[in-house]
Amino acid sequence: MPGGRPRSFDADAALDRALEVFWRQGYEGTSLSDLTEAMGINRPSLYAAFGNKEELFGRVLDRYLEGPGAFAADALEAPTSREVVERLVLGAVELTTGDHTPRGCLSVKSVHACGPDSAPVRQDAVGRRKAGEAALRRRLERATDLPPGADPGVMAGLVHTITDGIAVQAAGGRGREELRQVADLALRALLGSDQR
Amino acid sequence: MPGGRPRSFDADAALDRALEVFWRQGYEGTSLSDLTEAMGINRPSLYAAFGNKEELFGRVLDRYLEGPGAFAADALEAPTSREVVERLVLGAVELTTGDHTPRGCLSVKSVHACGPDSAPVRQDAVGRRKAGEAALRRRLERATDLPPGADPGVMAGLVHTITDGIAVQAAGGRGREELRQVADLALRALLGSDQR
DNA sequence: GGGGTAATGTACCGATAGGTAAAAAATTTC
DNA sequence: GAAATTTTTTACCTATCGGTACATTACCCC
Repeated sequence: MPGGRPRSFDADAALDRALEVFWRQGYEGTSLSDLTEAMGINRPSLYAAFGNKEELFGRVLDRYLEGPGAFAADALEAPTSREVVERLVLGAVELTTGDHTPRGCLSVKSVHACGPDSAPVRQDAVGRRKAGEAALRRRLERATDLPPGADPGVMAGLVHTITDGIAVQAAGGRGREELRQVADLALRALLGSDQR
Repeated sequence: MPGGRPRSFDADAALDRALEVFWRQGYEGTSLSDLTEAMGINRPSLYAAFGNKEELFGRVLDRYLEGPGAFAADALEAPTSREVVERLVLGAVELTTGDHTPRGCLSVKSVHACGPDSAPVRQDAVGRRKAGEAALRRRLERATDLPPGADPGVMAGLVHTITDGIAVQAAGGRGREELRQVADLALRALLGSDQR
């Protein structure tokens, strides 16, 4: 029934190219020409396949969270809350200082796309961040290995504050090894230095 | 000798208006029309007084660091390293969640202006951040009240990671009171809960 | 091998970006 | 008051922004 000319590109591969550009240059710093060039398609193809720039960014953010950023959701399944926090913090270092990916975190960058035209994109990013933090809070509420009297909500807030800070530091040029030392110190301070 | 028509606006007041706009919308998200409207001057006056957008931003960043951001340099003069860290972290909360100023930190936002045209501005911001962190590291190296075996460089990196994270959280909408609780928890973890 | 259909390539749209030329206006010095 | 000087005003520049109209091409079905 459908017929029609088949598309000449792989949509997922094109999304990956778009992800690379948005991750490196941010939403506001990326033009449609940057995108079409990187994706290897022309403008009408982009619009037909992905909607406009804003919708494309939403698709890209999905892909980011399901791909490079998936460690954050996965970490919540660790058996102990200690391990959850460790995986989040150390994972943030690896994510934001990759050799083959841009420095920093796409989600953190998106929060800082604060021009008038970027409001929907920023709101979207903020919403997803809040959902992620709520999930961490619920995970910590369920934990039995927290220090007595610890507030899971505040604890979740601090963990996300630290991972956000790691992203900023990476975007600001701090290298992976240095950032690992910082992360280790943060974990020792947060969780104590004992083995379990 | 000089003569000439006197300028009809106060340059410092105009810089403050420009600061407000850049702080709220970021470098990339702010247009010259946004600036001239907020500053109450027209375009050629802006260029004559401040150079181009990039130079204006440099002047604004100076003013930010000497004004709202001055607490960070001042904190280094506290008598104990414990107090230095406290003033940095708590000061970051106040700075980024002010009722009459935009949410977040202009310096952290500038690191995330990562489009091709923003490279000089980003580099400038990164340079100033590194200088600030080097100053903190030197202050901690000189301290006598650090735990034995603590690495001042890594410690300085962690403190800046936390203040950066606070800025991201504020930009992402977390309120002042919540962020104070997060900061308090961070300080207890970093410095212990004892009184001195 | 023709229809129907959907993607492609080209060429364009109005709006806005950052930046400036040139004349008019306001001041000082003489 | 006239010359010199500096700012303001108005009008404009080119380049690029995000987005689209339209004709062409390549496929499926019959």
